[in-house]
Amino acid sequence: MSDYNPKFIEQKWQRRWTDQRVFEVREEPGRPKYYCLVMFAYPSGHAHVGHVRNYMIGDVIARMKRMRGFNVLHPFGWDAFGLPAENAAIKHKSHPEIWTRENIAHMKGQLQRLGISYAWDRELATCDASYYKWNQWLFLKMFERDIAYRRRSTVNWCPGCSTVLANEQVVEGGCWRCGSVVEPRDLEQWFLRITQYADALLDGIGGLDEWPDKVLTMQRNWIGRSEGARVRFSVDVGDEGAESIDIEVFTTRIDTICGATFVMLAPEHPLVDRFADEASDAAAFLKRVQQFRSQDRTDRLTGAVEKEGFDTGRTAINPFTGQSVPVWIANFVLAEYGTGAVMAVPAHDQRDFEFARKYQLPVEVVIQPETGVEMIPLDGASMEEAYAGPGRLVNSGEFTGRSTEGAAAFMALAAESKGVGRPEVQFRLKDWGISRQRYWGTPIPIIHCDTCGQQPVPYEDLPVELPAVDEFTGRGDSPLAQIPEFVNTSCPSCQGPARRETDTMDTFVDSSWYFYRYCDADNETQPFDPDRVDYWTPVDFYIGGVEHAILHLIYSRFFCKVFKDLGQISHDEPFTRLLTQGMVLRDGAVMSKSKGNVVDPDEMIGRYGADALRLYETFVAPPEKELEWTDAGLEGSYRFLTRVWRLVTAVCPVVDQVSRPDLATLRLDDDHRALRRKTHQSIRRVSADLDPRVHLNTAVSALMELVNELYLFCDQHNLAPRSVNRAEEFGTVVAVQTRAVLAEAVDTLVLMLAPFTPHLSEELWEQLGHPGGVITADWPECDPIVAKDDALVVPVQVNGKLRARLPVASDVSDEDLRATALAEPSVQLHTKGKEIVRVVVVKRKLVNVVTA
RNA sequence: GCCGAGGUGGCGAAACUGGCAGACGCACAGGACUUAAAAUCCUGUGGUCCUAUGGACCGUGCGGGUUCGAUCCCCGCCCUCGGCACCA
Repeated sequence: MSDYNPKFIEQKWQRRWTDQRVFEVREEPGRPKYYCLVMFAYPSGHAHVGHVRNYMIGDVIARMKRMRGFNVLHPFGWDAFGLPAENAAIKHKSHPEIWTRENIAHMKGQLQRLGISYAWDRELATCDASYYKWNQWLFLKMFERDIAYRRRSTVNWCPGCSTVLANEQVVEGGCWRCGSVVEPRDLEQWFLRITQYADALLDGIGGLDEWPDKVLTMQRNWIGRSEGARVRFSVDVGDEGAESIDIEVFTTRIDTICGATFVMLAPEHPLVDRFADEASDAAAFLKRVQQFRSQDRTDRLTGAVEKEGFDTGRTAINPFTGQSVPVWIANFVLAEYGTGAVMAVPAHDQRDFEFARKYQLPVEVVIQPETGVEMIPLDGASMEEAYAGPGRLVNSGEFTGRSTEGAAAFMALAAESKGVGRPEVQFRLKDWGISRQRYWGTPIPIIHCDTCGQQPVPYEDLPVELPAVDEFTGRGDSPLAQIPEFVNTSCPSCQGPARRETDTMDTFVDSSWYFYRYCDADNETQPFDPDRVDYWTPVDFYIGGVEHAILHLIYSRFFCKVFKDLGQISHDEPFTRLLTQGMVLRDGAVMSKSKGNVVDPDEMIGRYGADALRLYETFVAPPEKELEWTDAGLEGSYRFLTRVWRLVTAVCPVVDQVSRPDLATLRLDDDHRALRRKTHQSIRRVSADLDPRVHLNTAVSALMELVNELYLFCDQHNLAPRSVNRAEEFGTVVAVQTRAVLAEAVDTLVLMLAPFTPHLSEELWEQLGHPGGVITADWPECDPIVAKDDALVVPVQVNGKLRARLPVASDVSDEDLRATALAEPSVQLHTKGKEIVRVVVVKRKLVNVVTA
């Protein structure tokens, strides 16, 4: 018996799997498919044990499904574009591609040493022109359908680096690299019209019943659907006959409109400049507006600045009351939400209330609560906070007396028939700005021509490849804009001189459809063959970090709907089931290079082997929970594997190498039957824990119990491994029954361990004399008759407190159970002198004796 | 503030449909083996108490409730984590 040597067996089997290409798959119509997907990786350099937890969970599921007869697609690839590569290039005076390819090579090696069963033949990297070509193709399709469009918008500009920063790169208002204060700057930007799908994305959430609630809630909030009304307030223009001006407001509480005592505009509202021009002291007016506009953007968005405003001196007509109300400018009104203007109802909105009190504006109560402890009517002069709850309308003209229930919808329609407004739905979701003034991304395939305007690059000219660049300085505009050979081109329409678009796409574009590309990764004529994608998709199981709950998972759902509209796919949602795995912590903190608490998988593989690492990360906590890393825990998992190794290798000479005795024909003793029962109960438990529950940790527990049971069994039968030296001595004379049940148990153990510890299982499976790898073996079947307990232990309670445990036959009748329980001495002791009013008997499960 | 998830031994956790709380592992303690140690194997391990090979009581964040019976369901509160947050 040799020692467990993970290094040797892991290399042996990894080589064999690769040579035999066992994880490569093709469509097999008629065979059930299973698409198991883990979020692809950003090639940042080195994967740590936190990153790879995700991959291990996916691998357990993929391997288990494979053994259960599914045609399993389990691919991997690289989210290879993005800023860190460009920054590394600037720092090392190198090229982003060099850094990226090196990192991919290193990380791929790390994953391969973990023995993950990827179909590497489908590997893709988004920085491959063969991939991003299809980003461009899709962009053009979207451009044709007006889903992709260009408009001016405000971006973060770093004056120190003379470049645009992504929102994530602005740290507390400053540039993450040089610390300069970031300025807003207006630029022409490309957008994808995701808002066109806002309702579809929201409605689709209802069908995602195998996604975590947490993620669905986050998506709902992110989309932020809000039903209300758009209402027009006409501004007093003074002179009769002067052109009228309207302020449109969006409100969800049009039922309170009769209490609207003023109107507020965002400082960026288009009317503000005009009002300033027309003001008596235009300069002072404008100065105050500028003050608001220059307030820190994020502070304004998060409400960190104090609510302030000033009177424009203008008035507008409340279309429901006909009253003239002042128009104010307020710093907390957001230009980018709704219409950039709101009606203020101080009595029924807390923000408006505070604002009104601060500037002594009138507070007009139009809703009176109908329930509540104190039924004192609200009074605008004395109330101390706004009342936003339900009630009955007062001082609301023809609407007075209505309940707030349904009033908003009714009054929105009333506004429409009056011609002063209409019902409207607003979304928090914004169109997706995809322009990046960066090099290391997909070039946007558009040509700007002075005579023809924006022209799409013809499909046959795709891909627009990234041009070679000698040195990355990080200075100046978009790197592509500095390359005349790239920029200068001819117009595809008029052949005149024209300029290429120099923005590249947000990398979230790359990751929004990579899972379709896996299905047909080397297609050169289209993004993918719809038939091949139709076979594999939707993704059955998707595993990744919860940090992608919003962006990536909404963008992918959006792309899915676009692809469907393009006729490329047939399903509505890309991911049937989603699991968000917990992070791996060390010393209570998320692993990160900067904290210096990362654990390198290679180091752990070197010490304990990949199988121990895989087992540890799947056993120690449920997949969706955080995992606190401990070296001792990993060592425990390693110990378990050595225990399995000793057990199986010691039992090998005992169990028949060539054929297994037929259990059906053998008469078994009680202890043989007990081991079989444990074996089959373990099959039932592990199978259910893995699928559909994905409770990997309890599945491992069940396997540990089976091993413990096997050790006890071997001890009772004077067998290895406990009585090591006696193994050889008695090995050949072991009773056939013992050999048979042992063989079954050990085979089962090795099979069910295979998803977790594939190398160890392969090696032991081979040593047990089985031809063909464990990968191609079938998952064991539970025989319910064998698994059935033939004796039960039924707990007996008196008044809900456990007083006895009764060993009874498994087919015991309720009457017998009741009688046996009542006869039990401890039950009699606790019921002595009391009247028994009831005896609850739960069939085969429990007896509860209730006394008066 | 709103929404979501959670709170169980010294620690990670388990308990699937309201039915024996703490499976499995870590740590710790005792024992076997050994010249010794490591490794391995075995045993024990929620708390308090007692007349102690047995037994009593308490125990799943806190307080109530429903129920024969509650970690699980209901009401109120506390705490932790995550998300959203001046969205009109």
